[in-house]
Amino acid sequence: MVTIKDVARVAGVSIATVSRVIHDGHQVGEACRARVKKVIAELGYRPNSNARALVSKTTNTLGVVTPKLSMPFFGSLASGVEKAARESDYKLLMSNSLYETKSELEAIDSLRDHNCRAIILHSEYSDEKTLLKLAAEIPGLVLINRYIPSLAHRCVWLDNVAGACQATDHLLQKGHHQFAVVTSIYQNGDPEFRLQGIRKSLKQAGITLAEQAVEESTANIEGGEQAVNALLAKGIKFTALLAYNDLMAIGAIHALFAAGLRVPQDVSVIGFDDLIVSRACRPRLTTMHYPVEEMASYATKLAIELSAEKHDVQHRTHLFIPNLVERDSVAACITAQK
Amino acid sequence: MVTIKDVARVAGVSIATVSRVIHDGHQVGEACRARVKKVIAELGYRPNSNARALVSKTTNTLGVVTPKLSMPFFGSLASGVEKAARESDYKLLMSNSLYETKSELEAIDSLRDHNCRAIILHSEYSDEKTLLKLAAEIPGLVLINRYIPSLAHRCVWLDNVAGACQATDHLLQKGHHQFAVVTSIYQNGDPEFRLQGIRKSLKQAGITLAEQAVEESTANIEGGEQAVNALLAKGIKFTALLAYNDLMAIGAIHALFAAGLRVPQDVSVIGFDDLIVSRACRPRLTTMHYPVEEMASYATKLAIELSAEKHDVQHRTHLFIPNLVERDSVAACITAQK
DNA sequence: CTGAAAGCGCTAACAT
DNA sequence: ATGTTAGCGCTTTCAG
Repeated sequence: MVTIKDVARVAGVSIATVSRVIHDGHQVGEACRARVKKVIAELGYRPNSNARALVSKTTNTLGVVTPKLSMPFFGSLASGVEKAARESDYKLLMSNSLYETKSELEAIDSLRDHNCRAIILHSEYSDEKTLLKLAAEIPGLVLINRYIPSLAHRCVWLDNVAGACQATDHLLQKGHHQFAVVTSIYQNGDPEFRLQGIRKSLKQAGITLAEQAVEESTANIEGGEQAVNALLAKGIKFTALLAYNDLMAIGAIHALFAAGLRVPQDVSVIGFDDLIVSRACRPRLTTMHYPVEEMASYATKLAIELSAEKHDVQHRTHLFIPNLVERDSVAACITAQK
Repeated sequence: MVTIKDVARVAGVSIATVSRVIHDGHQVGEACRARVKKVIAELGYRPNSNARALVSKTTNTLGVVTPKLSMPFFGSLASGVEKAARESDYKLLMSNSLYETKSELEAIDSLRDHNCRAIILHSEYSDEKTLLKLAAEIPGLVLINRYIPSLAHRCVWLDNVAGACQATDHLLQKGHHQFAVVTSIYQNGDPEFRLQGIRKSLKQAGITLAEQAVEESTANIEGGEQAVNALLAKGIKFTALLAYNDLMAIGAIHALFAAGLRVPQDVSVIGFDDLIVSRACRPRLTTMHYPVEEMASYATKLAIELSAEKHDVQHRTHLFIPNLVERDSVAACITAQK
């Protein structure tokens, strides 16, 4: 391993000078700088980032904590972070939180051990109090996909209510008036917000969503199937189905077809997220596009800024709005009104 | 930030003693160890990993380089690595190589700057020579999804030929004899290997695959659609279609249905990878399961072992075999023979 | 413009 | 069993 000393020795200067030219210091003579640069190139010298971190008490490393990278949603999140990090020349330290408070906290702690400059956290399980404490200790902490009022300026989140409203309105516009919902149980509150949005839009249209017409299950394909089967078993009639996310929507479509119902002819289905799967199913899924990657990049830049503490605390939050992607799972309602 | 000195001071011992109890050193008195442990807990002391890395010249950090985390395949890979890393108490430094030699190399270099103990590399674009050089310099480097003979013991790879044979044999068993293939262009050679496997199995069955019946496109949904449309336009007749991967298979199914052909009644389709999308499409995709996550975990453990250099170089490689997952996109051939 | 020197927090001899 | 000490590679005053 070639160190700064080696460079200094070969170039015939002190390590301080080498350090200066590395940092693009303008207090070095032309000739000297050129020589040092040459030696650096020849020797293939690369500064040891641990040594750097030790003395400067900060790193060019960003931490990311998400529940599980194997899920496409989180993969996209990670990718968005990576993109922004790369642009700012930061490295990424990643941890899965595995959907547990304990590992979520552990992950954060280990990130701190490494002196990460900033942390992008997709927290599902930590409570507000814990998060508040963390935020107080880590200037560069940004929450993605969660809104905590007192941490507003450090939250990058999606307006789930608005998204659900849009989805519902779209169905309403298509003439539907018999709705059903397959929702999920998720710590961060997203399902409730989406349900709120649905109810809100429906109410404006003078429709009340029966409790019976809302079925809860796990947020995956199987959950979607299960929920629809339950709906069907209860004899609920509906021409429009709102799913918590794409995976559940796809499961729903499977179950619907299995029951002899066609999508979208007999029932229209709308998802949420716009993952790649939504283009894989048939009919291709109409869904709300969740700009995760974009949000993640944004969150990353924000985290970097915050960590520099240049800014006064801004009294603004960072709210994204999903948008409707029309594909083939929604059709106009032609069923005779009952 | 609480340092080892703080702990030492409060506990009334020297930093060496603290260091010893941290490292579970057995050369510390019972009472003393208890006291130090107590102080550590009270102060919430956590060793600075940069300082540690600096002096010990190694870290508990693993590097991972994959093309793009937003692709589910690589997300799964990352997840597999994370799982194994977590079990061995390692942290993960990640970089996307973005499908470029340059960024692939940059990613590796930056990982080395951080003194990563080992590196898991999914290399697509670097040539053998580069990889050989890298391997010589980094004891803990493991290649995943690529086989280089002289680096055999550090390659964790999949037998693509065997996988393609299995897929083809399955179709053969189902009575098919009119085959078509949608393949892709990919640097790492996988498409060619799979094509080899297909030809091999077909040959054993006395069938020759016409050049015309092999269509090449990009390895995604659109590519699959495109390829099938090209096949159809050329008037190729087939009852069985082998796709390079799940995404292409799904695109193929879309195109087939669009052309009025039913899957699996009119044509059977088989994919490769077994990503989540294969359970999202209708009919659900019969495909070859690629145990990425398992392979990634294995590769990680191997990398950790190799980095310790405890072992003599083992003259064995690490070859995984994909297995068939039967779902609904393949049916027995009932079309009258032409 | 350049060098000397003091540490950053920690580990690992080497003492005691 | 415990303490003292010398660095790891680098940044950063402070001198010159």
